[in-house]
Amino acid sequence: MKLTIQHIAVRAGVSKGTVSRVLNARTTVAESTRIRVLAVMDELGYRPDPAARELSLRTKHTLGLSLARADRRLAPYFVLFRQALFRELQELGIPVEELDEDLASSKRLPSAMLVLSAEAQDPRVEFLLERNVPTVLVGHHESLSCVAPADEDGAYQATRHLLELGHRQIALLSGIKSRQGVVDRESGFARAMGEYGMGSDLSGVNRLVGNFELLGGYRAVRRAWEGGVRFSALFCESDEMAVGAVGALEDLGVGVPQDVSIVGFDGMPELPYRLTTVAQDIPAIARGAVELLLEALQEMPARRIVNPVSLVLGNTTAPFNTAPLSMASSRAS
Amino acid sequence: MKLTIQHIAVRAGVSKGTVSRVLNARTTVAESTRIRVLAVMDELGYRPDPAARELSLRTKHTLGLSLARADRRLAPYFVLFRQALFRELQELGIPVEELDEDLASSKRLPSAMLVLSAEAQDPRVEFLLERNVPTVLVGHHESLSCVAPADEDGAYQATRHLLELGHRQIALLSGIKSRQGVVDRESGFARAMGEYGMGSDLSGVNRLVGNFELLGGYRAVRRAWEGGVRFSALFCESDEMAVGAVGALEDLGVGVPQDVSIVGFDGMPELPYRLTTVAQDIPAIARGAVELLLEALQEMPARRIVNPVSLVLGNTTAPFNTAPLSMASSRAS
DNA sequence: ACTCTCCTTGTAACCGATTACAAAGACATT
DNA sequence: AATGTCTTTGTAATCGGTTACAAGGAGAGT
Repeated sequence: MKLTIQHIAVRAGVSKGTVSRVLNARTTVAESTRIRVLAVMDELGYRPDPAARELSLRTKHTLGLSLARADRRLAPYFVLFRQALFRELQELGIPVEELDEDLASSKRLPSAMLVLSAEAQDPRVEFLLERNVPTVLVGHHESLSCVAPADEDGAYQATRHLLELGHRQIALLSGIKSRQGVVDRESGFARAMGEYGMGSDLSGVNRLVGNFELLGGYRAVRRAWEGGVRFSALFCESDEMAVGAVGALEDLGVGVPQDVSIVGFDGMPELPYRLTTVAQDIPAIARGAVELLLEALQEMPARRIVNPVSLVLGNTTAPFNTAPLSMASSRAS
Repeated sequence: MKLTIQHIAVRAGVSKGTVSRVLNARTTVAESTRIRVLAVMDELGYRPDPAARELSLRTKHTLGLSLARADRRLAPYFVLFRQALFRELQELGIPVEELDEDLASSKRLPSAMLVLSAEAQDPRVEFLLERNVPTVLVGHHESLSCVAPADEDGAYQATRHLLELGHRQIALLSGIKSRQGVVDRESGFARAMGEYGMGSDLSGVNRLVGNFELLGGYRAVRRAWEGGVRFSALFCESDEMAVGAVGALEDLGVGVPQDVSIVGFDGMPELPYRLTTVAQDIPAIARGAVELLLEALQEMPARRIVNPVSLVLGNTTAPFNTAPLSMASSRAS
């Protein structure tokens, strides 16, 4: 038997109507009864039936999700995130609607929005702010609620790990993109380098540029190495690029991790080998996003959740190897 | 004002109950009134309210969607497909639930399933068949309803296009995978080759093997070319691999399309350049899948929909160039 | 003490479907 | 013609909420 508003009403000694009013907070309810009703709901673990509510309100209360167009290609991460998010929302009975990047084209806006991977000055965010739609970002923003992984800390840990292994020639494989998270990853990198006296301005660091994708990582590394750029360790701003980097070095006959150590960022599952990487807890980020959304719907003040990350040691990092054989000549495979 | 069962009832001169019975086909309704009611519904464009139905039936009628785990990485195509599917279902008011690959782990199975990219003997399909869940595949199956693009025909057209341009040394970049669609693409390729007297057993054809991804295409092509394999045209079994192939040739200093022509398969949007490819109409496939699902729910016999594809000419194919300069030496970039 | 507000709460209609139950008809049987 | 059976259809209750309306009760003002 399903738990209904009626049960709550009886248990709290009030009528259905009052319980509903507590639920919707649109009308005033005496503070004392409000508390009592809430206590009963909490005690019994009550969750309103979305179908009934929808029917009665004749307006669907959906959550909108908008990914940036570019994200189609940053696929693995976003696919995982969406999966985790959908699972979470389903459990709570909140229907989701996925919108085009062009939000203006959807006739009716959902009652709340979750925007993924917004870059600085994202037009979608401006649009939503103007229309006063409660919005939460996975990313960074001045005034809106955000969830983000601990980018700076993760990069710091990863870099420190490389430094502790004795590496000094550490290159950076970055992904351009003007996202705040990326900036943070670089500053974490720089902080660790600074602590080891490598100069935190990154002036002595080789910077390779990919595009966060497999092939981008591959080509950047291959091109650099063929161009004579050398390093004993590489910090990659995404796992995808790290996998590409490993492939490139493999094709060039450079051993990983004997000759070059590699760390990635993201913690993607199911890679063909165990990559040393900074793992994000994607389900936790999704949960955080939902939590913030529910808060935003109740007009609670915006806040930021920073999700901890953890360094996962795999087989792609090893202590610095003085004068490795294969570093002398870079023979193409 | 929303169109309800009541309007239909009045207009058809019957009661609400009867209209509902027509809708649910669980009870008998006189054939004549059935037809009349259906006509009115059709005329007014009536769609039952999912919320009301759900509330009344106190059982959610969801559609389950299951992608294969591997598909996370075949991202662009599947992301597009899911997007199209969700859009279609939303319009019809059918809620979707995305399931793990491990279907057995979900407590309650949805009332119908759509399975993507099933390979031969997919355990998920066996599982669903055993439990008698109406199921539709995007792919191929003996006894279940399926939607699939015209793989054979598309590959035939693409290959024929290359042959008509004068190419004779045509290589095949395939993606392993034991899916029927892939087999069909190869047989379309073989048929065209046969028609031009190239032997439809593909014995004289260089076969490169990727994994449907960007990097897989890149490495396969690069490795083959560096190993001395030559061709003036390349038929790729996916756009992703085609893009990788173009990148590899570019890095090798081989001109596309001056030296080598390339065609892809899928019709992905938003590539950095106009790839000649076999375009699938992904939204149409999604629509087809939904159509079949609705049929399956009404226990109509299974059937197969083959979705037409079209050859889209881009900038990556050109007439065969006798004795091209850059084919003499393959200088690495 | 008596109104007059204002705040809180109960009552009951309603959202758009489904379905048990019963009534009405059609048709066959005796 | 009366009775019985079967099919088709209308009626009304129900699903789990929301909310307009009205009633009850507590203070405030005179």
